[in-house]
Amino acid sequence: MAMSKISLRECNGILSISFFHISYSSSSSSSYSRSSKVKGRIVLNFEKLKCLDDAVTLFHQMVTMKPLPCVVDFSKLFNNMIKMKHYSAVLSLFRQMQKLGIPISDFILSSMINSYCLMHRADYAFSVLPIYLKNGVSFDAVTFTTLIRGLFAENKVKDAVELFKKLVREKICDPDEIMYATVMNGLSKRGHTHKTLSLLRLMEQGNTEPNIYNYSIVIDALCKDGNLDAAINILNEMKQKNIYPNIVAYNSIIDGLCKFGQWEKVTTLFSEMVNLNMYPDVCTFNILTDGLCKEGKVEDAEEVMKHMVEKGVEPNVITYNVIMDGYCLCGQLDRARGIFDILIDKGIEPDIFSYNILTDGLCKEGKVEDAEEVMKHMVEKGVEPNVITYNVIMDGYCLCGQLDRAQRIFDILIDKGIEPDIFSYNILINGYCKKKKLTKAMQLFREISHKRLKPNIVTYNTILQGLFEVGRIGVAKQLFVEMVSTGPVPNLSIYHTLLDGYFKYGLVEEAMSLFNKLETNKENIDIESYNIIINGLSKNGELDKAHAIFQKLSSMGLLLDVRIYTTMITGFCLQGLLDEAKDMLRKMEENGCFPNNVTYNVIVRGYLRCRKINEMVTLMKEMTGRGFSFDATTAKLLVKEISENPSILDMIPELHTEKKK
DNA sequence: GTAGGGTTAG
Repeated sequence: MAMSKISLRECNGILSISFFHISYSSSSSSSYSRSSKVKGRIVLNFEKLKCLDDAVTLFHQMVTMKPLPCVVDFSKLFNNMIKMKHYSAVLSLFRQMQKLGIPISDFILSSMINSYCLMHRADYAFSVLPIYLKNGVSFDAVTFTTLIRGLFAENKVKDAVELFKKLVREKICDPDEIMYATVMNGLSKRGHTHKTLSLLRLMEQGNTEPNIYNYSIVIDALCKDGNLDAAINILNEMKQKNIYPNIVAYNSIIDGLCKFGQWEKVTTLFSEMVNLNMYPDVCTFNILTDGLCKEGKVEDAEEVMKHMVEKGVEPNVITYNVIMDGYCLCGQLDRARGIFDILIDKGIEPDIFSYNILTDGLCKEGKVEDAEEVMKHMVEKGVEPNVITYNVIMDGYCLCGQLDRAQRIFDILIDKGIEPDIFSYNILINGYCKKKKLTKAMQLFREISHKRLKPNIVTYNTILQGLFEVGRIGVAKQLFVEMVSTGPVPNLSIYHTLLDGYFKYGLVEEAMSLFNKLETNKENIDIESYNIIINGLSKNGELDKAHAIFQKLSSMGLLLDVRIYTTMITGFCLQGLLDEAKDMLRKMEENGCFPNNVTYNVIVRGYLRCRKINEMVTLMKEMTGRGFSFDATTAKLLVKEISENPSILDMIPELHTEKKK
């Protein structure tokens, strides 16, 4: 190898690597290639390292070389190992380097911090800081940005922000755009959009001009909140400052517009992008595809996929997953499987999402055993099921009432050493509640706090519903008190559960006293709350009160929906007030609210119970004319009434013809 | 024109 061909400019790094390569490759039988020819000279290509063994072997070769490779080569090696996720190996090699007295650099040290952080050990990452001091390496923005990111990754938001503030306050290091972006991203991803925006404004006032990243983070946060106008305003603000938004900013906004159903604006943004010579990428198309799938337009989504291929943008695993999920959502399991097969045909590796989507689709259709087959298959393919996989299957078994199997899945999850999350508990607790096994449900509920988890609103709501279902009202009340003092802030669904529960057991006064408390703050209450109240009062013989409340709703500016009309109609039917019920049916339609299947079935049952068969037949014709039909409850009641009074049959000619057919 | 920290999709 002609060493002299390497110019002096390329000293140090390349020189030593080339030198190293020559001595190494001649003595190595390794099958992988670590070198490539660039402009006639051989340079080492660290990216060709395939596995941990390769990296470790290389390291040991490097440390025995004379002269030693320069610190840049060690740095490259370590960062390639980090890319391969061998964090602890990096740390161990670093320690060997220290023992051997090989010089280190700021680059090497920040990679050590990064390794600890990526292992979710930010606490250990801080122990690297004294090594800087000992070696006379000064701290820089990278040092702390890496630490801040590590803290966020462990959800230690306060610590991260505190560190950032300390750096600024004590002038330990000047934050740059990247450090700001890291803090902003950490905050925005945890819902602190306002603080994220404040940091952007702080940058604008201070010495650090925000760049495209800082703006993009804010835009994305606003979009995730559905604040699309604000996001578009920021986009325009950027343009005015001659900071040109890139595809990422546009993708964020398009995603927001799709998720919040503003499809016309999607088109506008799309053409705006193309006019700026910014062409939609795979991410843009995936956003569109997902938006369409979530609206149930899976075939349109497939068209988008065709379109992107025509435009030279290759669909990736996310594209296929989105479409699979789309088909699962509308119950077209066969098509979802078809997409999975195409994915395999195309040579794209399915990932954990692909398998979880299929598993979930199967479970939702009650095919839990097939879902278990998928789980076996993924293990064979080297994709380890995660907590979501297990949760989906547990939920599947709960949904079809096979609680023992659900419990078995939970036990396997624990055996595998996978940490159950709050969803796992909620699913299983819900399963036990539905089977009215409240003792076991409560036992699981208590277990949550021992697992470094916290019961959330859903947990409380599930347990409360379960307790009311079996009539353990005292325990339910206790649990609510406990929730108010130590749990999440009760929301409307919790109050709905309480109100519904009280009415169910005739505790009208308690329900009304809670309702009156809620009503003092109108934000606490919605149409569904009134629905529960009207239903509860009607069922407890207080139809007049129910009707009075119903009548004041419109004047309160609430838009009455089909459910609340149906509840009121049910109340009338319960008291045999069929004329009032029928009047209400007409009135709702006049008000632009059309009765549905439930509404008609309720009135039909009302007539049937009062043996007003002629009226019932008239209504039946109306409902069938509108494409509605009897539901199971009505059919059952009809059969019962006929068996008691066969002459009914003669009054319903339609049933005769049905019978003859 | 050597190496470390930041933004979008399931």
